[in-house]
Amino acid sequence: MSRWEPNARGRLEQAALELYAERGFDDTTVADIAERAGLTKRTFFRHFTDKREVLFSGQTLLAEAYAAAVAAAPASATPMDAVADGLRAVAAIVEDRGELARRRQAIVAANRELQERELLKRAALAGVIVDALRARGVADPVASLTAETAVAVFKIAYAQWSTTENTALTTLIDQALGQLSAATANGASASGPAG
Amino acid sequence: MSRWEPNARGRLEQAALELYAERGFDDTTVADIAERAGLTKRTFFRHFTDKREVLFSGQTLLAEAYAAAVAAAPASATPMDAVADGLRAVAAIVEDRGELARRRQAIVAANRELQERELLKRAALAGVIVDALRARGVADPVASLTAETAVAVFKIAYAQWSTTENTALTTLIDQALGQLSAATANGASASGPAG
DNA sequence: TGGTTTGATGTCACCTGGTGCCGTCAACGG
DNA sequence: CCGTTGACGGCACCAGGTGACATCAAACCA
Repeated sequence: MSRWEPNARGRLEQAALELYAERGFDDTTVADIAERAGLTKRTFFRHFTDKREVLFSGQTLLAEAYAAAVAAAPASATPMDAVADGLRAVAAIVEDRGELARRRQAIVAANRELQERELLKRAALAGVIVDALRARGVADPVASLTAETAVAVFKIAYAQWSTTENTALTTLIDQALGQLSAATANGASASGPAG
Repeated sequence: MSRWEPNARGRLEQAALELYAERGFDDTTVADIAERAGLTKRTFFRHFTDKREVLFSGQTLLAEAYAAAVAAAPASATPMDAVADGLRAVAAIVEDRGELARRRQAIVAANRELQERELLKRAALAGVIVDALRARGVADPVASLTAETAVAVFKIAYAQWSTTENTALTTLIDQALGQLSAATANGASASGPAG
């Protein structure tokens, strides 16, 4: 018999998710989480760098899936097309874990520090996308610009999906992409002020 | 004669900027900052909500300038054009405070927590832009999308400006806008995957 | 078989960010 | 002349986060 129950990390994630939902992020201490998981505060910090990170461990997975999809896009695809493929790949994963994603989202939406961390994760995702685009031969600043835009599209589609029902995330992403194209195609001349 | 030296807040900002630059953010305690400013830790936290915020008090100003510029754009301007005007307005302010902006930027670039806070400020700016666009009658999700894109453009142009010399921020912004237009106009069809 | 090493956890002490509460005292206002 | 206000100091306290050392099952090895 093992000296400790298995999957300590998973138990911590589970306990944190429950407690953040029950009492809110601020009113939950790390000691609380560890206790519910049958562990100690010190062990919590061996698995997660801080109290927020426990909610964001899945992000790495998304970033990898994204990069893989961008890399797999045909050579003929424009940067924006390749990035759109990545968005669809990530959307598929998120929709798979639908319920979990929504619970997580509700917790994050209720707390400013968590939103801050989410932004950092989003920026990291943008960084991964930039790398994937560069690997396709896309130069800066187009690579950065495309990556940032893609992340923005995802954010907006995801926000819609989180708060509404019955619409697939992939559909919302495609809609947002279309609207982005329309918004930028005829406006934003680079020649000078609008007025 | 006054009981205390004037401009406590400004002295704290100055002391923090110096110390963060000298020793780094992590190796500077709030007590250190307060001491250099001739104040106490408790007073620091009366002026700033946390140790990071002391570097970001100017952001409010930028957001206001941005909103004003968007509101002042002619009715005939597209959302993207209006937002581009806002970008130019903000760029002008940043370039005015050029040296300070660069010092601040170097400190932020060296620390992850500060980058996180910067992202939050950027998101807040996006929120202000969305409001300004809605006030112009732009509906969601085009408003959100345009705002996020504008912020992304600013981020990229600002990053270029921070690390290079001799190119005006406004010029870089105009270039980025042009490239964005090119990147989105012909790619990113909303009809389905690229491959 | 028996000894050794490894790795995940516990325990403890400690620092610092951040807050609540109360005290102090110049300036201000009537 | 007196009460109020506002900006600051001082103090105690909690919680996040870290370093150092102890523990002990399991895995590995002679």
